[in-house]
Amino acid sequence: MDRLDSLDLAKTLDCGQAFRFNLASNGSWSGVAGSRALTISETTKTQILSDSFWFHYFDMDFDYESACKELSGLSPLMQRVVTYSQGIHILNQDPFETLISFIISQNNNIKRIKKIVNSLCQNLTEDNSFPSPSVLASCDLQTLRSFGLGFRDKYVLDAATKVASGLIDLPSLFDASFTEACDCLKQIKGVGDKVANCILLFAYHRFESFPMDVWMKRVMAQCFDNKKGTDLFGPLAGFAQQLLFFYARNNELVSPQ
DNA sequence: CACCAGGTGGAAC
DNA sequence: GTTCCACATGGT
Repeated sequence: MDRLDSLDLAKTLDCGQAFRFNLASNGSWSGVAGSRALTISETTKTQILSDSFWFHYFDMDFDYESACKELSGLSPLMQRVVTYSQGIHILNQDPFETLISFIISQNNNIKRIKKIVNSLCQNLTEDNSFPSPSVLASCDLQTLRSFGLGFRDKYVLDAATKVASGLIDLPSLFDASFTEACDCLKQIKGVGDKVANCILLFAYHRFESFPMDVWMKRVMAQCFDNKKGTDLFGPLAGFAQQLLFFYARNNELVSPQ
């Protein structure tokens, strides 16, 4: 079975885990990951994914077919969710970019998150890549505020300063336990439980993560009797979360409040 | 005009 | 320990 079949670009790049990809009129997706620009479509993805960087970025190593099979067997609802969301892969994004992006995500909507992240990249780098920790750390609050960050300006500055100074060592978190990594990230102002879980899921591939935003709180309350994600879905919790998030946002699975 | 958005920090119980 | 609220900004 060809694992390329398990990847749906549109769902994966537009399900709210990455903020730098946009759909072109010809159906291809263009964006930047770290400092690498990419244009990819369903017809060119085979060739693109032969490159080891993009192969890893799109998480082609993971057995999504088995994961989907397992989750869809749990309940009729999960079967519908898997069918609807099938093709989503959890990306392996750059940790610093993911950290800053999800700090920006708090009390915000996806459209505006994308706008702000792109504003940072366009204004702070020459090649539209994601700003380095030191570049961001050297910005003053007024400059950051001008990019549309709002009250999150001080959080972004705190994150960039702690990473640039070495106080927070992002690569070392690949080897840390989940709770260790979580606690480390939460030293940063603006990083709470939800944002830490997003970073660990979308940059560190930690499937123990189960980010609880407003949508997931509705889903868990209305469909799963407020049980815990890890109890329901075990080692596939993070993946299940993303399938549910995508389904909930695009259907009338749950009602507000 | 209100209300919401992939929440969090900080103060007040 | 928990509960409450301000926080910038743009979209609906």
